[in-house]
Amino acid sequence: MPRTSKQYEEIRQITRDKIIESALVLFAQKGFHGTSISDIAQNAGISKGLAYNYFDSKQHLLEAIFSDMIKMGKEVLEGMEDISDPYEQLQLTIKRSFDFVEREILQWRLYISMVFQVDIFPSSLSITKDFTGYLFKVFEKLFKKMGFRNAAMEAMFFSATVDGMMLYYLIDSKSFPIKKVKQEMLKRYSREEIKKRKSVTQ
Amino acid sequence: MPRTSKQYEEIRQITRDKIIESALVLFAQKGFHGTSISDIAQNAGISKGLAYNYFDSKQHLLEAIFSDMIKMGKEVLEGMEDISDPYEQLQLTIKRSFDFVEREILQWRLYISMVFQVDIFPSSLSITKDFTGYLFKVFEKLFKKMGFRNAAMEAMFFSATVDGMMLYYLIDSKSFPIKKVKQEMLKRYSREEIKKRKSVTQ
Amino acid sequence: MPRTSKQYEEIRQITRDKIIESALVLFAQKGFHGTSISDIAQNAGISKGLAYNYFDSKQHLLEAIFSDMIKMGKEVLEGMEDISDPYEQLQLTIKRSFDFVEREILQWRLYISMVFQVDIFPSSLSITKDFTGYLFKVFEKLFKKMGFRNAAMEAMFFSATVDGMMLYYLIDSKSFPIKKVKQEMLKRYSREEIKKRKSVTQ
Amino acid sequence: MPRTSKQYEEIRQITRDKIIESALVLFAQKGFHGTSISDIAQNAGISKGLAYNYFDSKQHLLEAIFSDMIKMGKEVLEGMEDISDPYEQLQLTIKRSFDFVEREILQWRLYISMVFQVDIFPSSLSITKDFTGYLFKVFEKLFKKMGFRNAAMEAMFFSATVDGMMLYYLIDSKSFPIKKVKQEMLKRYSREEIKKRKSVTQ
DNA sequence: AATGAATGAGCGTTCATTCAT
DNA sequence: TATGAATGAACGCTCATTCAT
Repeated sequence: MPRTSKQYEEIRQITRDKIIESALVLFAQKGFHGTSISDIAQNAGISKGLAYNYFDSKQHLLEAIFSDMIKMGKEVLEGMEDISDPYEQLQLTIKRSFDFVEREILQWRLYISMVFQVDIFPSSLSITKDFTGYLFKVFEKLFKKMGFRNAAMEAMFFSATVDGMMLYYLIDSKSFPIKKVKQEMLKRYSREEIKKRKSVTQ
Repeated sequence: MPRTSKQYEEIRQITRDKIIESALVLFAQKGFHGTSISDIAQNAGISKGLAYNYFDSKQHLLEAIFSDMIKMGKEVLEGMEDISDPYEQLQLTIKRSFDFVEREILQWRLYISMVFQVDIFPSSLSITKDFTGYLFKVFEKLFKKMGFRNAAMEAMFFSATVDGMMLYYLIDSKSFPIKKVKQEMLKRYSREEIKKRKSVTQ
Repeated sequence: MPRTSKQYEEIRQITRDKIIESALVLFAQKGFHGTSISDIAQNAGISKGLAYNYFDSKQHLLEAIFSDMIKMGKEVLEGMEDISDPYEQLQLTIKRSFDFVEREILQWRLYISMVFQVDIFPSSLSITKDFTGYLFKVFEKLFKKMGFRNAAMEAMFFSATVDGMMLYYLIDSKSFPIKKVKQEMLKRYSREEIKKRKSVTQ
Repeated sequence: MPRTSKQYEEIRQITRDKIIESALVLFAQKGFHGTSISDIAQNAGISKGLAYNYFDSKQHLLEAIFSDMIKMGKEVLEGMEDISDPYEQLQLTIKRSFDFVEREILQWRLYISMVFQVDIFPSSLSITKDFTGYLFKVFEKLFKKMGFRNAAMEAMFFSATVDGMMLYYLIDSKSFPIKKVKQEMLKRYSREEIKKRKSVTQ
């Protein structure tokens, strides 16, 4: 007698997760081309063939991972616009961003490597442009609310600084003082500091 | 009449340069694994076999390119320490860095992709750590001279902002306003602005 | 209430037929190697595993189809030898053969392709030789009865012409005028025509 | 010092021929899907990879063979239309056709199997239709010249008989009496016999 | 210095078959 | 009886590398 479809679904979910997890780790560690389906299957404890029962191709597997990452990235900043106070919103953005990159360093590593390997996933670049473009808009609005005249430029400096720090963290997560940097970031972009800076530079 | 050894030397240099140039462009465009030796040879207008007359392996070719890039990066900031005025030194650093990334965008792209693809060039990461560590030291000394109490953190923010901007430029060189950003960067890190900021934040 | 064994038997027969029918259509359309067990199961509306409950292997399934075809082929010419008049017998043979190939074009297509793909069914060739050898004997006897001196050769020409026509029909069933050809065949191998021809050529 | 391009060309021609020959034999013996590139390479005494230096894919290799066959087929009947006497022309056609199939039995086997395996070479069927359609036209004209009222049907019977015989030869080349059949064919389609038959049937 | 034919290991992918349920 | 997850062998194909000339 066959299993119930619920049982089958559970099995599929578990195996799928194992594959995704293995692929994520290995892609991040050894690169997309440097990782074979055999590697992934072995790491996931399944046969090579089974991977194809779950993903049509290595490429599709990568894209599934990418989709998951984009979804996660969006969730991180979700609900942020409901906060009316821009200072508070900014603080939360910093906190969540740093926490996220610290928690999901592998995904980030993979993400960046994908953006810079046009050959393996051509649309990753344009998706990234769209996403950063969207973020700029959000930040711009935020800095406008704070009364910055050149809010767009301000938004760009803020983003660049955060992303620059993250880059350093990704390059050398062991020795980069991410917690201290996060604190400093929160301080520099606190209500008081921003106001002080604004008072002298505009 | 046989060629003189000097003529041979010249031919070798020209061919070597053609190979390096082709490899650089193709690696940056299609990735290391996505580029075959055939591609490179064809692009350079030579035979596959000849490439091995100049580089022991595809890996060695990559490493040669990497070395060249590091050397170029160092040259950019060379002679900077001779300038005694830290404000002036900082301005020059900004100018040269932005000019460099704008001029050599392919190299930068390739560089970043190499750092995040551990499989193709394991030591790229540690070399990068060394190089950024060295830069931090230089900048720290510089901000110390300016009288910053937490010069290390200041150096890190400066670097992160610059590198964040460069990241954006690499991701979307067409629409990123690199010249405006460079100007703004020069302004924000000008003697006057730094002093103003220091007066209110320390 | 458990099903009776007769009911089980019926279910088995129905499922078996569905599998055979699906396999036949797909093998004929996409070839033996081009058709997977998954395809067949899906087309038959059953699971992959169940197919193995009915046929030990893909090969056995093919052989079952082949056996069915041979059986059908024999049925077509069955009871023919009871007809004492060779002219009448020949006319009936022509009718039945043309009707059969027209009705079961898929089977014929598959049959021919199997004969010429030694790899997928080694014995198909020898079975075919046996069958055509048997037919030659029948036809030879028939033409002998008609008084042909070289009845064997006559039989061979008759068979070859029929099979040649069928070949054309299989190659292009849409535009081949099978009905007209059948009528012409019946005419050329009618009592009158045969006698006329015999009178001038022997 | 590299070889001259003439030397290279010779090497390529020899190797290409070895591959084609091996592929032809194996495809005909074991079918397209039943023959692996490894098989072909081994049979040709080369490495697997080298085959791809000569043919883009297994499919392309098949198509190259197919093209060669079509070309040969056309050559066989070339120059036939220059002969003004239709009886003579028909005799020559029979001779050349039988000689050709006897000489190139492997090609014929493969050809037929390709026509009936739509999955491996879709256009083989339509190419065949075109070719047989062309032949019909030639034969129709020929029989018209002989004064047949229904020349089209006559052409079809002639073709069908020849192709039927060839089918038998392909199925069982060892025991099929091809030489005798050829002689009988020449006799039945000789000037005298044709005239005799025509006198009684029209 | 230069060529390109040749090798062979390795990868992505397919699919007949098995088996726990 | 019936399901579909799981296996593993085999195949088509690529490509870094070698080498005779």
